[in-house]
Amino acid sequence: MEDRPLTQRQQQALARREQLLDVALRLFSSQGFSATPTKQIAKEAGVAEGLVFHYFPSKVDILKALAETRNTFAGEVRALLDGVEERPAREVLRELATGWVSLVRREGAFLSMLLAESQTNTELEATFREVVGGTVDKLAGYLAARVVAGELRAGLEVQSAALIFFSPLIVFFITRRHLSDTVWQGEASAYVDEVLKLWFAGAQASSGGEK
Amino acid sequence: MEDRPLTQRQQQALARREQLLDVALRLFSSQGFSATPTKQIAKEAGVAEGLVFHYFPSKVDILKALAETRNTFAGEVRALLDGVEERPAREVLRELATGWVSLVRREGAFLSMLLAESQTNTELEATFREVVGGTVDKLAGYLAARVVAGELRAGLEVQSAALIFFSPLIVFFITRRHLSDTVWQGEASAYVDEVLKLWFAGAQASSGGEK
DNA sequence: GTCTATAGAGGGATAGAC
DNA sequence: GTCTATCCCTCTATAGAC
Repeated sequence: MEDRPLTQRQQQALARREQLLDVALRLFSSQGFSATPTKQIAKEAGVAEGLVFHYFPSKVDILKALAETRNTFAGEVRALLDGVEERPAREVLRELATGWVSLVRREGAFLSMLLAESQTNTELEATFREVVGGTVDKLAGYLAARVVAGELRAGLEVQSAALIFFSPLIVFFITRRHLSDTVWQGEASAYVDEVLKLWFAGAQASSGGEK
Repeated sequence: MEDRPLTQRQQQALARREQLLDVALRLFSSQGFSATPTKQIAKEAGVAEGLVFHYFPSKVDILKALAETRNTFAGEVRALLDGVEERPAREVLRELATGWVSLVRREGAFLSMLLAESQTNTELEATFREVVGGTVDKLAGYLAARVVAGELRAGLEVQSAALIFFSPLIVFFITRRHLSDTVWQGEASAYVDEVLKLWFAGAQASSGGEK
């Protein structure tokens, strides 16, 4: 991985790739994955269809790239959880929950599309699963650190605990996506409080909640 | 709403309506909603296509009717929770979880289709929300009874607790739907154990988990 | 001169129209 | 059932950056 300055052509290629991702993100989000032909992506980007396949092996790979890089779902969670092992879970999980709630508010269309398409497309189902799984793994790692720190109770199954923490947020997103911004904010805030309260009741140390 | 006996024609109409719902349920589940033309529904029911639209204003309304009446998701949960207020939550919630897990295994195709379709169809989104909401309400009612009985801790927010109990099951269904029956059984069983354990740690009485 | 970003024609499969 | 249109993708050719 050398880091020498990029040539003009390499910069152009990188920019083109990003541009295609931009266009695809917009089109996929608004009209769905399978309803968006690669030809349209090319046309709106002002290039030939063949070029799309120069940058991406197949159409699903465009979506995979989006899910991995643009989809801030995984990315932002990772960012939020990097280097916070020392901070208390009470704080971090609240930030995570509110951050995630506002994130899906912004990028809901993409997530919704991925959710819908993953019901009928096997490959996308795997992608969706990986996005969720990766996020949960990351959270589980953080929880393990907090167990060691003594904030969360020893013996906590961090993998399950992480999934149980995230699931209500996902379901909230699915069932409240239609709400107006104002109502969404209010409901989300109250809901996040409840989730945190109940989750910590079961997970925190010195609660005696075991068995 | 009078209750006078139905005329023969009214009975016939009711039976026809039910028959169309039967056929539609089977076809929607096996090949998807949008992939099923109304013509096929009519054909397999042995009637003309126009008759379908005599009983249902639009194709979507067929699905709405199915989600409200045939959908065993809401129905079976209701059946499981009726008249069990006296039984301990430890037992009932386990039955509920395992029952639900095997239910979505059987009827996953229909639920999955409804989930996917509700992402793009506003009307179905509302339907889906009502199904989930109604189920959660029912569970919340049972939890409230167990709080009164002293099994669950006083002050438990039953509505949130119900949603937090169900969400991991829904997410499990979404992310594990692809598994083979054998693997599904194993994973589901272990997962249900974990969900119950963590949920009860936060919800049961005498755990001191409050604050 | 070599490499590569790009254009564009066309093939094989398939979904939808008729 | 047939036919058409479309879709994903492959392949070749070229112009211009290196």
